[in-house]
Amino acid sequence: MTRLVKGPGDARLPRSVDVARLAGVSQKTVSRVLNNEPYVSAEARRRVLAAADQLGYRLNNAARALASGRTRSIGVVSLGTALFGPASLLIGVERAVRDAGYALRVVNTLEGDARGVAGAVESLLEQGVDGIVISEPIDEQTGPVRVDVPVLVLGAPSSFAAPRVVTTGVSTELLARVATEHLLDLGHATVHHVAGPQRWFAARERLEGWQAALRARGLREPSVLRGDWSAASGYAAGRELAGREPGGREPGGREPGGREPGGDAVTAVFAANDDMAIGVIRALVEAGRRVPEDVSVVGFDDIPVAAYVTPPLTTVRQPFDAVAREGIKLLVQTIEQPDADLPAAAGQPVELVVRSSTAPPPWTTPGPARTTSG
Amino acid sequence: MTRLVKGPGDARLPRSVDVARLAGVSQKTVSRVLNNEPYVSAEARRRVLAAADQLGYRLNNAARALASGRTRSIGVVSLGTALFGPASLLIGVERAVRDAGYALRVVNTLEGDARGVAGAVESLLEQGVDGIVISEPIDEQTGPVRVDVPVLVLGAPSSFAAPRVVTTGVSTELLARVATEHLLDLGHATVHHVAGPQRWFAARERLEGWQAALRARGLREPSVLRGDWSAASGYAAGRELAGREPGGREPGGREPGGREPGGDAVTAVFAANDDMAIGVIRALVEAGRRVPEDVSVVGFDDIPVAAYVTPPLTTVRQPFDAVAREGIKLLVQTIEQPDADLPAAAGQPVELVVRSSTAPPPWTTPGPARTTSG
DNA sequence: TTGAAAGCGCTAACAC
DNA sequence: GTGTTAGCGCTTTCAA
Repeated sequence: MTRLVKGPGDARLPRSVDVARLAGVSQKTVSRVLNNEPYVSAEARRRVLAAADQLGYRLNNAARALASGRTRSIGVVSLGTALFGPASLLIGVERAVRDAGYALRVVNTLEGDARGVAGAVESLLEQGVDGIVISEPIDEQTGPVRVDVPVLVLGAPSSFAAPRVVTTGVSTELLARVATEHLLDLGHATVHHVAGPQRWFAARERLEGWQAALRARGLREPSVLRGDWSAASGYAAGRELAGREPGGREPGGREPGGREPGGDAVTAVFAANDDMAIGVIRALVEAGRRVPEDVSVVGFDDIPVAAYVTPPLTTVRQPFDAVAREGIKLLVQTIEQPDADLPAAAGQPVELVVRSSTAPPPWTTPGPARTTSG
Repeated sequence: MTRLVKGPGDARLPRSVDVARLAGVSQKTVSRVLNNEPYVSAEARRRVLAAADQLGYRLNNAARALASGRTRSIGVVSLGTALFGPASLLIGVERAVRDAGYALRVVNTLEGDARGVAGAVESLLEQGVDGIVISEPIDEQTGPVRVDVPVLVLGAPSSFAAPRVVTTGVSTELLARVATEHLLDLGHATVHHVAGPQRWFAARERLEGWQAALRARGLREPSVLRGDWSAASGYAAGRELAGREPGGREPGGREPGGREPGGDAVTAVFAANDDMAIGVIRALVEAGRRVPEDVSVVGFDDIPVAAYVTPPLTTVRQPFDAVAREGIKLLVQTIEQPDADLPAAAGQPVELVVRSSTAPPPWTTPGPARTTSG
């Protein structure tokens, strides 16, 4: 266990002058050493470091920020949710920020929060940050916010209007298209979509990717089912999908086994995240549909349990860490070289993880279930 | 979408003197208004607020911190993991900190991080915080850290040695005992445990709770299986448990159906988190064991998909939000009233969520699966 | 290579 | 109720 020991009672914490005195140099030299500035003799540097160590000196960041006008911290506006995606992104951001030599301030905006993102940004600005990260932006109407620092928006359209704004993120639209195409390639006549809340860009992009994949093959779009990322909402959607099935509780359903391509049978579902996919599967199974023999289901995110649920989930993995790292790199560059052109974001790799929740539709000869498990 | 607009070009940001000038009062009066101090006339207050608004004035936090010696921020040392527990706790902490009028600084310690918690605490202290939260402490050996601010340790033994340290958290030991007792009450002869990494207090406490429940009934402890919180490690443990089974691949296994209380049959498993429980179930099912008919499994955490996996998982829910709120309340109290005695932590409610992954053991007459789903 | 002096924008202590 | 005066502990500028 980390041992925490109390400081020297009420005695004031040492300041840089104290270090200077002990080292026999000026206060300015201490400052130079601590900031790794040039023009300090090796001897002076050594003495300063020794003195600082002996005194247990810690630089006062407030004073430094006041004098320099830079806080060396970056603020992140995050959604207050333990959802795998946002949580993973936040971890990536923290690490990237720290590696860049900055500290991290966090403000969550809970959904439905009155002041929302605008309020969060205001509060970060007041706390003092050199740059702001907006993670997983969502729609909301608020007044304009005056921002005087660079802003990084992770996973937003580049249309995000603001001064000195950079964006990164994978094209989740591409990812969604890959997921949908995987199902079409297996021979499914069409693919149903269980969407996330449309206030989220992430949800809209996935919807668009699904639409694009269908259109590219000249297929009509089945009506979209709306979820809220939760397994419960996926379950509700799954019940509705099961109702549309032959063999389901819908009156006038055809006989099981009599399905054909082009019919109304639901044989393939793309859910906008894994939690909803798991809910969908649960509902289908309860309705007597087998996954993947009767219905294939693809999720999104590759949550830690995805490979171990029944059946192991075919899903799409996002490179959260790479996205965060790339984004912070751009942001820091924009902070430290305000005059340079806004750097362009590089593309991030995409990964479809095929497990056992997808298979050819029931009217084709079933092959063995493919597994690329993790 | 939140609209971000650029500030007034290169013009210096307004300071409180500018507000004072515009409002026709002294700078100190501006300070009083902004800090909600008494002894300001309603008229002066109104004028100051109007002027501040007109100028788009934002308080400079660095200057305030330097002058007052207080930063109004709290730092949290968190594990860099998207695991449901730590992530949920962090969200609770952020919200509680903000509600208390403080800002949040976050530093993650990734497992295996050389500088670990000690380094994280150092860096927070340097950034400037009025208090520190250590979330989900883990063991590690590092030198002592000098800390001059109150510390809150969430989910640690109160033996955590430090000056002005407060702790809260549910007794997860109690929760683990409840989970184990649930299985014993169903008639299982004993309960096996898939433990988390023993560097984590959370994992050790759950282990101890399990042990306590068994001892209280005079039962011997089956050997513990060690996991790392991941579903993959749960899966490995599940395979091993399946191997211990009659009907498993262990040579000399008795006939299925010939099991009796007191035999070596594995009929009940308590996993230290839900991810591992899901992995265990997957392994058992693959080995031909039915859950819950042959083997009951209890998880821990109640992750969002727990109610929707197959079978819906019986698990234990921790009140993360209440724990965080309670802890921050104590911490803030300790910060703001340094002389008062350390306040005591109140207990938090405990909840066993019974779903369908648990049932009486196979040698009893099976009743219908109970469900208290969520 | 080093140091002295002058703030950074606010709060604290005290007068009025 | 309100204003005045000193700093808080650094970085910046400029001189040595």
